[in-house]
Amino acid sequence: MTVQKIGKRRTQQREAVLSILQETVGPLSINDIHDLATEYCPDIGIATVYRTIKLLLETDQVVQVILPDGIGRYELPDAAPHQHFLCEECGRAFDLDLGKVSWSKSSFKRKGFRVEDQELCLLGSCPDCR
Amino acid sequence: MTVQKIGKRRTQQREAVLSILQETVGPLSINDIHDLATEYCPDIGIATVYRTIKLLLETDQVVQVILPDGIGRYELPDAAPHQHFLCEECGRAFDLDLGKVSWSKSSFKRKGFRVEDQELCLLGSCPDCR
DNA sequence: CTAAATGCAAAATCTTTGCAGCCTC
DNA sequence: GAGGCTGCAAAGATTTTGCATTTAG
Repeated sequence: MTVQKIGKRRTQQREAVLSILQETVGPLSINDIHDLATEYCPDIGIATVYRTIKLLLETDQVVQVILPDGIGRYELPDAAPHQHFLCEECGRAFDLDLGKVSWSKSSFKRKGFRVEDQELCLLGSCPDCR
Repeated sequence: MTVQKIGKRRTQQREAVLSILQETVGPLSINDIHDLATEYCPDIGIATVYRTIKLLLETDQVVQVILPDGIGRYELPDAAPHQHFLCEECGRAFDLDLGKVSWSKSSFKRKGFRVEDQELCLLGSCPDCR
């Protein structure tokens, strides 16, 4: 595992947040991270989670994902572009790799939009909720 | 124009919100709606906008859209499924019709996800910002 | 007139910030 | 030790709610 640099000091709280992000597949909300971190650091405060995530975002060690439920979630940057699945029943988010997503470029490109990125999210029920 | 039913009474404020949604192409935030509504009803309060939108959502007269910037926006229900474009410079959202969006179903369907909907948002610069 | 709807301000959330004490280095 | 980091609590920001007043029907 790569030695991560978070801020200037290595603390239990930051180790916990980073471990959780590394061990989990799929994006996690601040509350998810805080709940999980509590098992490593029982007294970790939510403010520390916010601060740690902000720090990780600023140093590009974490990526923010906002899915159609409006909840901000965080995951490690992934080399491959990917998509997400949001379970409308339990609210959990999953990473997907759908390969190339294609659509008809013709209908709007001429109107002067410059596309730099795209986000695709599928919604429905996850395996556990079916 | 169809006669809309909002709650039990037809008020200037509700007429204003509905007119704005009808006259605008693309989804609008609560603040957008409030700012625009002020021109019809100078004293309309933001709480009334929240309440009116909530009422319209509950009666399926309006649809909520949350794009990757996390801001909730509202638009009239559209018969045709469509996508959105979010300008990363000015923050405005636009409706798009990209026709059929396709991706490789094979990679996750067998794992037990049931897909009921999908949201595609393109990001970049709008014609005004280029 | 009656009661639904509004505006205001207070309450409820969620996120950020200030600060005294703790803990890395 | 010095100063970065933390937890707590206060401050902001956003959305919802309670209530007296206004207003549609």
